Amino acid sequence: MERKTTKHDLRSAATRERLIAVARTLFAQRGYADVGTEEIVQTAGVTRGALYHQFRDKAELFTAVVEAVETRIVAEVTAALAEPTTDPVERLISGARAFLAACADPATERIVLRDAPAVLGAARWQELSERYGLGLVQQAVHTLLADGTFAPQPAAPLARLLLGALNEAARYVSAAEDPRAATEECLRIIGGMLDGLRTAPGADRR
Amino acid sequence: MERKTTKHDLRSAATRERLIAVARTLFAQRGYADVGTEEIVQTAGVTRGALYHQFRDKAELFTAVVEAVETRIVAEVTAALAEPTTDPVERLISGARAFLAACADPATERIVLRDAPAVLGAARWQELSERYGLGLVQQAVHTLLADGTFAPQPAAPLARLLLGALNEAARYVSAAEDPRAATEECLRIIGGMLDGLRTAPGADRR
DNA sequence: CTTGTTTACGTACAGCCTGTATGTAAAAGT
DNA sequence: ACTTTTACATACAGGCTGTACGTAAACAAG
Repeated sequence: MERKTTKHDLRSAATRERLIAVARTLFAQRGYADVGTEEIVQTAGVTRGALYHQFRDKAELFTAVVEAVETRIVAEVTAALAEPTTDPVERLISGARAFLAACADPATERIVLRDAPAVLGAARWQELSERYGLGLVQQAVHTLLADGTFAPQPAAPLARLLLGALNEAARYVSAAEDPRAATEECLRIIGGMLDGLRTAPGADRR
Repeated sequence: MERKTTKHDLRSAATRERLIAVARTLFAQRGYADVGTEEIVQTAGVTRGALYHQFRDKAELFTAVVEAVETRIVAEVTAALAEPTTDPVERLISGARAFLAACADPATERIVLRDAPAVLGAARWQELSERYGLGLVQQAVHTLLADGTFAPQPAAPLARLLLGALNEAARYVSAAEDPRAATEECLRIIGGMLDGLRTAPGADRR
């Protein structure tokens, strides 16, 4: 049975969003461990009671923050993937470019790439990764394997290794003095890596 | 002027090593955040006073643990690199195989790949990485660029992206139900990626 | 060998931070 | 109008880290 949105729900959602937004900026600046719940709720204009009513514990608030950031990233990447390109590999690369652009925000790097694995634990992190970034890569890899662009090989590890390279590229770019140039460097390298995975026309395969 | 090793030094080094060893197993089992200093010192048979005499804080003990694990990994990889191979790329791959074997120990994965980035922070982690794993990859990449096996391209990001893929491979292998098969899958993929980075004889380059 | 000093470690304490239990006012149901 | 539920505030307890201080053994000096 459908429940109509009541004033409680609106108020609740509002504070929830504010907590997530505040936590996002604070966690991005100083990391999960160095930001206490008291500072979060004070900045958000509520008390710890509100936080522990909305979220089971600090880690669950962090999880919500990670999901928000990941959602934003996936949105930007899918937007970049929307514009049609000729080469399917070129498509993947423009997706990678959008990913690196989204990670230019150091918040992304710190929250998603540094703290998330440690805070969420391997299982939850793996699960989240599959629902967002890894999911996109898996999809792309799957199409490239299906249309014969890539030589037949297991899709799961391929997607993970590509994502690993992409994540490291994000770290590299976010710390680079010239992010634009660093982005292009990384994309060229990734392009080369992808070339090696294509169905070899004349190249030697072991 | 040289100072001779005294009984103090021996005793000090002994407790230091025991603390590192105990912390290594405990951090590997339950992670940095979930292991208190009290449990560490009790298992090691000392008190917290000894810990805080040997290390400035808990993070510095953790740093020592990470260095120990990294040292071990580098030793195994360099051992694998010692046996001569024909193809220089083949050499890199056998190094990667040794790396994945060393990371089969879940302790490695949890300490070095999950907790270390969050606990040490980006700067110290980057620095440690360069002194150990990343250093090896950089060296390998440098030789492959120098002897013309790889097409000319910036070495620093290339090494980092390769290490990123290798680290992700380590996670994949350490979580796989059949680590041996997973290792070979990953090595095949990495081999393909490396092929794409070679000086293209007939392959198309953008 | 005795004495002063340093080293390595044990003990006790204080602060912080998380999570929980309880209270309260407004909104929702009846 | 009355009860119940929701959303949040307040107060409290436990744990954990880091530090200040105490102590006994080892080294150095005479």
